Amino acid sequence: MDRRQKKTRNAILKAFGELLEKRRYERISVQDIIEKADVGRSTFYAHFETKDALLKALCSDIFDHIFEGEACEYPLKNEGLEATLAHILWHLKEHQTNVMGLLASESGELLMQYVKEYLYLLFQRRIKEFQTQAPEDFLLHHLVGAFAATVSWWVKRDMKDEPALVARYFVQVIK
Amino acid sequence: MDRRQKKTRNAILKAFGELLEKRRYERISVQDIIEKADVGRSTFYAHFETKDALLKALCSDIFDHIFEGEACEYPLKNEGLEATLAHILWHLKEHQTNVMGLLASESGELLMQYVKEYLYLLFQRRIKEFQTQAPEDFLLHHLVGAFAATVSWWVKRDMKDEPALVARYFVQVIK
DNA sequence: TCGATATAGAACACGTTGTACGATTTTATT
DNA sequence: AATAAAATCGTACAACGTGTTCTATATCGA
Repeated sequence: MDRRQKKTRNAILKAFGELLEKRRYERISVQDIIEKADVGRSTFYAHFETKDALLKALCSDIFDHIFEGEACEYPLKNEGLEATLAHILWHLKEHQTNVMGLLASESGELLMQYVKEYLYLLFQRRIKEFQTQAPEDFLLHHLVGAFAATVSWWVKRDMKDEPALVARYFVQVIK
Repeated sequence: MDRRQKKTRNAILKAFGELLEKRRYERISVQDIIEKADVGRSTFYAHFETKDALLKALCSDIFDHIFEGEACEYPLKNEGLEATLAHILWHLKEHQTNVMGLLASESGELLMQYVKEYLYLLFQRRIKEFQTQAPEDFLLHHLVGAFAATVSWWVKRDMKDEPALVARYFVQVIK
């Protein structure tokens, strides 16, 4: 890929991320983005069809990386749930600069929707570990909603609790 | 209150509700609303300062009524959690025409945020009933997130399950 | 009936989105 | 170094959305 393309793309994503930490998504204009990224208007639209597409790209950039280990690699497949969740929290904390500001901001709920999509995949692969009389379908939604709430709670506390401890809280409550 | 005011206010809320079932909030313009409500532009702004204020008013109109019984009245105060939650689900189903379309639509997540605000109040008053080693604060967020997920799941299934059964599923999983 | 008030409707200023296009700069290749 | 291809710039533009202001008209409550 052309050097210029990478540079432009990164400049846009970086500017957008920084703006998202301060304002919520709906209140950020393309004008704001291109000014901060120092990029021409037509250049922006050459890279991203719409503002929504840009948001999607940003989320993929961040969360694909964070969740790929848990969702794909074999070595972790046999790990316990608590350890897996702790891992995810640890990854989130590792990218604190990118993630915490975003999830704690007014745009947080919007980004959390993307996080949930990954959580569905994650819990779906482990759903068999739970025994309950409720339908599997119900359980899956329950777990995703509850863990998303856990992440929100943790982020609101500036991620100051240890990932392992937070994961333990979660497992304790659902058992 | 003036007859005209009531009529206009109701026409706007009704039109807005119907539009929300078909499009998501961001894609509904004031123009769309006043055309459907058959109301002048300046009249709209005489009633609602902004589109966001209209959304808030709609949510209050619907959810205040649904949650008031659980949140305020004394007789229910001593009821069990499962029964209380079943009551809420039953109320939601009673207003199916208003609620289900909205929560199932693309705007669902937005409205669910308002629902969560009520859920925080509700669970806060009952938080003592739970025993766990996790912090109370954590537990509260967990319960709200999980029950919101329960409602979403139920709405997606067209509320076809009995409220009492859904409430039991929830209580079973969190115990 | 009559004064007060709600509404209709149009015009307006302003910001945002997404497109179009020619001029300019940078890149990869020879 | 020369060249063709491609990315970028920047401006202009049309279409749309928001919220305000104003006047004339219709409706209300007393």
